[in-house]
Amino acid sequence: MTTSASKRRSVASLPLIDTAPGYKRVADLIETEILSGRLPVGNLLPTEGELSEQLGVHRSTVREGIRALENSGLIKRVGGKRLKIVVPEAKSVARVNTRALGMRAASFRQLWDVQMQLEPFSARRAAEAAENTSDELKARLRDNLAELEADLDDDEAIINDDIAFHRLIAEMADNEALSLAIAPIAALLFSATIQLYEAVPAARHRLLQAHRAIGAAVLAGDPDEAECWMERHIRDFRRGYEIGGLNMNAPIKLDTRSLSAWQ
Amino acid sequence: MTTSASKRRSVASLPLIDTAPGYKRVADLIETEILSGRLPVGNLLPTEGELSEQLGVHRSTVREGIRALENSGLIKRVGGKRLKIVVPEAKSVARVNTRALGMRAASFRQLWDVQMQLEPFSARRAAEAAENTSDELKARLRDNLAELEADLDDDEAIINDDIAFHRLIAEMADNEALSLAIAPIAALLFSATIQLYEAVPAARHRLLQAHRAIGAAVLAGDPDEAECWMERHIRDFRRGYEIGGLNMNAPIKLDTRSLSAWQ
DNA sequence: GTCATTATAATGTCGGACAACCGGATAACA
DNA sequence: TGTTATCCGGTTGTCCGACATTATAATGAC
Repeated sequence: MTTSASKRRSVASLPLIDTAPGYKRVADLIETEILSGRLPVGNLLPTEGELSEQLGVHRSTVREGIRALENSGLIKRVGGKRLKIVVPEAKSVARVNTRALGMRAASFRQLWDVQMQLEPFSARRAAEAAENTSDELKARLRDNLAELEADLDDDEAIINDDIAFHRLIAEMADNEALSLAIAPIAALLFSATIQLYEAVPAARHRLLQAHRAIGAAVLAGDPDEAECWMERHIRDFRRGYEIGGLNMNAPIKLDTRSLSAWQ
Repeated sequence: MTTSASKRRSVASLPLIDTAPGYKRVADLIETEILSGRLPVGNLLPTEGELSEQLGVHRSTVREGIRALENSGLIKRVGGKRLKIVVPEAKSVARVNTRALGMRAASFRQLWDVQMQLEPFSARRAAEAAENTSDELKARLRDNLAELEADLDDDEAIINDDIAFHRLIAEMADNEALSLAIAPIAALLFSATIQLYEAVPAARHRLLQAHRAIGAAVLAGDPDEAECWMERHIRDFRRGYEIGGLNMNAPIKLDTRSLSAWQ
């Protein structure tokens, strides 16, 4: 009764009462608390019971609010139970982006256009940052190249390696914004090219060769070489698509597998 | 009882029973149905009651699953009640991206780097596509320029106009992937520059001038001019930031207002 | 045919209940 | 003493059922 009264009271100043449903306000509130730092990253989110009590709403409502936040990446399950406040990873956001792009039925040309703007730059920056790149990251790059070679007969594996490779380069470029922009495009583009490797088997070896060259240039800290090879690589990718007789302007259909790339 | 039995049965082949909570499986299932087209875009989502009955779970569980999907942009409220299946708008995704980027504390330099790769290209494509641009979009661009002029004394309004301008250009470029990549970066960058206009008042007029030039070039269908002006504009933006004495490498703090840009 | 009114259906919220499960404390054992 | 087994409280996941609110559809009045 009290809540209902305070909810609908209309004052002289008419302060734009929030008509949003409770679960949404719960979500917004939690989000605000996190962004403002009052709920610091690394901490556990209060339990549903606590939130329910503090906010004066039923636990179900709290739960719905939490669910609404959950796939925004701000919150992560730790140990199967309690929720922890975390900084969103590019991965957790990439899924949403990929889905959005996929459903908007972007064409190969559109995606490729953007990729062409970002990937060579990404490679350049990665090479520039090579000195400060962690050994662990470098090792992952080498591993990726080795895996690609091993997977050269498995079309699906090739694509996963391909996506991972470009994501790694972006990661080495040490630019979150870049990673975020690149990830969904790469996922969509490459997952749409399973047919490519059937149509143009030689593409596999060109892919390996290009990745090796890019990887070498990046690890050697040679920005010009890295950028140049990446640009060639992206152009080559498009040429393969054309040679394969695939329509550049047809919308790329979203493969569910490209979503599962980031679980 | 039946559900519990089928849930926990362990067969000889041990087929990796899904241990995910019910609401998550509900969310995934609905998502899959939508992406596969079995729940076509434009339709209404089945009611909670129907879903609850069909899936054999309680309505609360269904609701939690829906909430988890809601802010992925696949689902939208129509008329305050029923949920409609829609193609995600860039706007609905941009919010998630902005938040993620903001919390990752990307620096001005990082964001600017990416912006520099995308905005000039965006302007070029917008100019190239000018012939086919809808009159409504062109009108919005003109309106935006007029508003900017009118708002020249209101810092906060300037920023909103600025963000809207760049979003409009991206929209005219007719490339969803581009819009998606640009939106969060622009939102973060510009919202972080309220101080800029106080420190460098002249920046306001340079902004207006640049936007006018870009807008004119785009509307006139002159790609080179549009790209050139945009590049100058972005460079100028950075110079202003430096002149204002702001630290390019400091992380940009996420202003809650930059989220409210797309409610 | 348009508008007002009523019914119907759907959502939003609530109270309460209970099973499953993780983590820590405690007890038993080597 | 160190390790393992057991127990227990706290938390989440799910369910039941209920009801107020409100949008949509149906009905009737004009």
